[in-house]
Amino acid sequence: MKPRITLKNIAKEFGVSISTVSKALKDSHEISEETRSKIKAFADYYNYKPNSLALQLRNQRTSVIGVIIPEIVHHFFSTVIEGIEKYANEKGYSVMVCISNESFQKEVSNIGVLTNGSVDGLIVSLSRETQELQNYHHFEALLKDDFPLVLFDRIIEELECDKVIIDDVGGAFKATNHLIELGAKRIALITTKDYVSVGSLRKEGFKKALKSNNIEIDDSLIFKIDEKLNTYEQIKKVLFVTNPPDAILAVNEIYAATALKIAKERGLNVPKDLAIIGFTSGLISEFTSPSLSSVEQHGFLMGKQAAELLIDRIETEGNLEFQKVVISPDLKVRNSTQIN
Amino acid sequence: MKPRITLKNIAKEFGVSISTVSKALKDSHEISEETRSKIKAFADYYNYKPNSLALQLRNQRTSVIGVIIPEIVHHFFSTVIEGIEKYANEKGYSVMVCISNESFQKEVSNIGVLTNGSVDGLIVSLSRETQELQNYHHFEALLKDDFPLVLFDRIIEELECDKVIIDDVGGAFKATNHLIELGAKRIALITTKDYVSVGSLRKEGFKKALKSNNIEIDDSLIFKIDEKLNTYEQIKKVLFVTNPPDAILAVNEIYAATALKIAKERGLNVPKDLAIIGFTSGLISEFTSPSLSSVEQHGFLMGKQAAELLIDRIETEGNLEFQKVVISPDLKVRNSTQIN
DNA sequence: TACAAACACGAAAACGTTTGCGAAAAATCA
DNA sequence: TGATTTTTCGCAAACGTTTTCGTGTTTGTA
Repeated sequence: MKPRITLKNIAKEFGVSISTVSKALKDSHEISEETRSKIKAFADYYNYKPNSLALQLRNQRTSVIGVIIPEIVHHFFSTVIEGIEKYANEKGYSVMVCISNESFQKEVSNIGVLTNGSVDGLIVSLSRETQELQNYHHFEALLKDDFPLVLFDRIIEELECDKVIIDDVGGAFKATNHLIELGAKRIALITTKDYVSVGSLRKEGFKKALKSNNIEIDDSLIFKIDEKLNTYEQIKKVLFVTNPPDAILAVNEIYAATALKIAKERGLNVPKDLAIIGFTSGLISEFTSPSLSSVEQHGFLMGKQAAELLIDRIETEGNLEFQKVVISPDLKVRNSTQIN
Repeated sequence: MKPRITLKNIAKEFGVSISTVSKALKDSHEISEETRSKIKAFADYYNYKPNSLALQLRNQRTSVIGVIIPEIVHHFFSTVIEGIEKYANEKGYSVMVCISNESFQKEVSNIGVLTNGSVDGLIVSLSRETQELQNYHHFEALLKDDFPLVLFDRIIEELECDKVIIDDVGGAFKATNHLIELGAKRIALITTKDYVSVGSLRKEGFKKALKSNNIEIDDSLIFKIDEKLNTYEQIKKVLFVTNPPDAILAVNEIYAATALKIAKERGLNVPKDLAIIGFTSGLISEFTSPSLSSVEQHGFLMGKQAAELLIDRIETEGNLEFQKVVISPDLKVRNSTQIN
């Protein structure tokens, strides 16, 4: 790569000092009109652009925000990134993305890389392993130095920082109520292991809805999928039983779509024999048949909010109170819960 | 945010010079064992990490690679990023992601931001608008300065730089042949406007397969979807005609899934009345019923290859020849083209 | 003519790091 | 003891930029 042109180069060219060039390019009145135009023409011709590293070092700010997510090939997370990127860009920031790949180690090392001065702040959603281990030292160290940090979706409740989450309890509550209104009596829940925060919150909303409708909670209808094992086989057990459920709430799109697939293989009519509703994060729900009803998660908004919180914190000196933004999910009713 | 600890701080603490501290932390033999351990203990305690901006400025390299993609909420592109990120990380690089949002202007400004010294090289897939306008000045300017650049998927054939693409012609050829082997006589192609390079390449493969099977090409069976209009309505015209096709090749997953949906609405039996095959980029194909056969695109591999080419170029001094890596797609036969 | 004001520019510090080289102090040798 | 080597450390430059302050020259005014 050819070396980029610098102020020094230009200065030498005209036999003036570096400061003169710098001022000329900024249209300072200190520099004569003549010198100014000469220098600007030259700089323009050689396409001079100030080296951003030098600027960042001098200004002690990078205008970059770091994002660490568990996966990127994931409709929800990529939508969040889109929201972050859009808002950040409008505010003059760039986005640096790292992927923890659900690994604690990778998350720690990502944080290490990003907080060496290359970003002004961090937006993070926890890796599954971190949630499992409940080891949050790397975040605590950050907060000790008042490093700007926003957690989203998979958060740490106890940590004192900005957070943005979905009202998972409310979403599951709405969805479950919807199933009950349809006449469901035996509703199965397909969820994750308890350490996944969103999973346990949605379970909470599910139970809450049952209680408020005076339906007894049957623990044998709650299935916790182990992501390390085969999803399909585990979900099969939900339906291939003697007394199968008449409705299913699944905590994500894949579980819902898989349940639908298995139901059809079993010859069940959805939604007549079995109503299904999931939490959407992708496009699958629209294209299955019947299309799947779901709780919409507003990932874009979530990203935007996270970026907004972070940039506010970066740009505000003095101490801001920590905020927790809660986004209300909406029910998108499609054919898997619609009888007509 | 609390100011981070620097060499200067440590130096002052012990009344030594900055260079002594720097050398001590690097275990230089120039510094006495005693001073070394004192300084290292102190630095360790205060969690000293060298400011990466300063290092980047001094070393004239950032170990960051920039990526510009048209969208991120897109299974294929996010998969490519995953591939890039993984390989880059192994090589000690971080990834900065910008989204052009299919806009020429945004692409240009993204390049402007990233090439101010914040990245060592760039991996780009063109925005739709750029392809439409065929304005490549921003890339030409980069190459004039030998700036490391890798184009992938949506590339500029004439540009002298590294490229990695899928064998789109071959993929469409395979898929079309597959349909013909199934007995299809009237195969419709649902593709994009011609300026989208992958669309026209896949069209080429489609035609090639027809020719090699002595099937006449019927232009009325080639449908070019305008992304700015309603996709569903446009695809409807493929099937709601007097003499409908008996097979469809769609150049992406959404088109294929939409065609399947419409076919079922029309009461057609897929695959008996109508066979459908698409190009996969997501999970939809697996969950439709019948599941959709498709051409698999190997996005992860593509990303890895792109990162490999770029990093080779960054790290090799002297001139390397430009490479064009072509990835062969595979046919994944599912139920939409399987009669049994 | 003398003095002030306006103008045009340069020097230097600062951001945080690395590193070659010089130099003082300590240790070794004759 | 005097000379030489080794140990231990500091100086300064370099990366590229911005900005404050200083300085020399020119112009204007009394």
